[in-house]
Amino acid sequence: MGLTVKEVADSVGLPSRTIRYYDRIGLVSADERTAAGYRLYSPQEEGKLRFVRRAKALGFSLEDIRGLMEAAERGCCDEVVPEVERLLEKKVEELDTKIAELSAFRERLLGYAAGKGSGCGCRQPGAFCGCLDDVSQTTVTA
Amino acid sequence: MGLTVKEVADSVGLPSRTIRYYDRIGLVSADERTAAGYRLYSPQEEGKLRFVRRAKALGFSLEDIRGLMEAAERGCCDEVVPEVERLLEKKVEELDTKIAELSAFRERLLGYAAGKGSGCGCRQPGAFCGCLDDVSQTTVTA
DNA sequence: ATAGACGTGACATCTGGGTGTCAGGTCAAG
DNA sequence: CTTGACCTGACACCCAGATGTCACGTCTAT
Repeated sequence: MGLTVKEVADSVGLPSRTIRYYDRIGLVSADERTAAGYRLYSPQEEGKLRFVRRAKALGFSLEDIRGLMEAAERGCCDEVVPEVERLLEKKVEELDTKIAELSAFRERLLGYAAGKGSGCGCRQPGAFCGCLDDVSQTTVTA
Repeated sequence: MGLTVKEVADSVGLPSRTIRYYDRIGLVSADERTAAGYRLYSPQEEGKLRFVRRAKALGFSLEDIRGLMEAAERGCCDEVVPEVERLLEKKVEELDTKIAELSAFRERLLGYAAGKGSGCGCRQPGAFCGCLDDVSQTTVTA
């Protein structure tokens, strides 16, 4: 027993095609099959797929996710949680940095926009004038 | 006159290969060439390339960047700034959302980690136990 | 005049995360 | 017993954003 691809797909909210793809790449495999070769998914595998979907939505790569699931295979939550934590920490930092840079960029732009006629006011259509060159000096990591 | 590919590449910090690629896809083209067909870049084009590099580092796609530069072609800063602003606004929002979700996910994980033995404590290696299923319930946009 | 660094276009290949499309097998309902 | 929905694997193709590799042209120094 267990769910067919379509059933589990509908249940977790992924196309069956994608589920089969995850099986193929060894991310989440249905280890049971009917006599006819149809995949059968246990509730546990359904849980994994659900986890994959969520983690993917959070921006983790399938490789990240694979790592997390391997950690889970090794020893359940007590081992997995710190691992997940570490990855999340990294993601959060990345995003913090990026968001700070974007905000800085935006501030600069607002400065230019506010100082119309004073700051730039170059009036050189087609020139891709210095003001943007200048904005593009914003220091950026990565 | 103007800089050769290599010179402008070194100046803006992109591989010459990539500069030629940008030319090929019509993102930043050297509109001057030597008799031998060598690309020559004006300071203006250098500025564009620098802008591309920065914008790329901020996470904009080449298509976004193309749009921004087309706006610049149309009418300089007064027209471009609001356009850039709009795109940045969108990016910042996206990142804000994502960061909030990651933080929520993290909070949940910390909860599990803190409640060792109480919350989960399932001790089922290889089971990919319910605790992560549960964490994966976190509501996520996209 | 020849080596070596650089230039050119053209075409193929890569990564990640799938999707399109075949050709054929299975299964439940009418 | 046929129809239609589903299943299977295999292979090709898509996207962005490059990069690898060819084969050949050019330029500068010695």
